Amino acid sequence: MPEMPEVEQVRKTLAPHITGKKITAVEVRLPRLIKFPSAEEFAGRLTGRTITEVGRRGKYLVLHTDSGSRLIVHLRMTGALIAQSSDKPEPPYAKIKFTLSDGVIMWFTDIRTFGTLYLVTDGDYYIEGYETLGPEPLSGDFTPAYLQPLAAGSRRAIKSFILDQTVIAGLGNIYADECLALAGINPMRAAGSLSAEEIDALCRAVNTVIAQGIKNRGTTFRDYKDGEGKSGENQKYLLVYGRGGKPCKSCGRPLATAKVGGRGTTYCEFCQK
DNA sequence: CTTCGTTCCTGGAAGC
DNA sequence: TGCTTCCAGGAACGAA
Repeated sequence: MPEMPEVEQVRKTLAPHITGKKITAVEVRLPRLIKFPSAEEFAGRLTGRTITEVGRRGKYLVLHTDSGSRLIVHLRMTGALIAQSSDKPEPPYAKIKFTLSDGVIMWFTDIRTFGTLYLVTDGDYYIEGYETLGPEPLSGDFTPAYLQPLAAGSRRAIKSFILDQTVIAGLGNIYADECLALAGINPMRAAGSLSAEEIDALCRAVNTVIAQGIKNRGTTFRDYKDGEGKSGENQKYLLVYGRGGKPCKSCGRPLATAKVGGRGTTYCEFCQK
């Protein structure tokens, strides 16, 4: 599942293949993926535009064009953007084809078709989830001083709290479990029950876990691939995610599984208090 | 206001 | 073996 480190890896691997290239054709095969404007307008407005910059915010990719418009893409669970030569066979589950000026094709592929794409020009559309994103991990805005007062009043489970994109931009189910494991905090604890020391440890854990995910080029558990169709390596270093029943890497006792906020959760009952 | 459950979708695994 | 059922999960949405 693409979370912040995976989306960052897609950004890095996509950018050299598409930056400075002109979009010469757009073929939308599943119009409902385009949330704004209509699929026809989306294709029409993008055709002839040059991609000037490939950015990211939270789990959103932001492709800037020379007209000032921005193509904003959320991969959700199984979406992927892959740049490859036009003489290569098209990838499976191809839903949108962006033909670029130099014989490169950028494919949007998606198995479960939850992905969303927007073309925003001069703020003509308000993407709720994008506009309300909280601070980025590893940024100067993400600090214990920011997190503490937000958590203070909250009775939500700390895992649900850190999964909330308006609190922190970019954490998903895998990294949320990893952060809480590293910080030694039980995922079911109420956010407001964390001490200042625990908030501090959690902030550090989020930064450590995300930095490690980026360094390892993302976590490939099922479907995630980067902008060149390659897998990541971070799955080899996970502390808890996907390891239910296996020994805790800290105390050796079997890891527990539970549902927290409707999400599958793995943690150590003994090391995470 | 906050918090929680449901929904979208497909493929793969588990169960009978 | 082959069918059915369940589960994976990001985030919008509606309900409590």
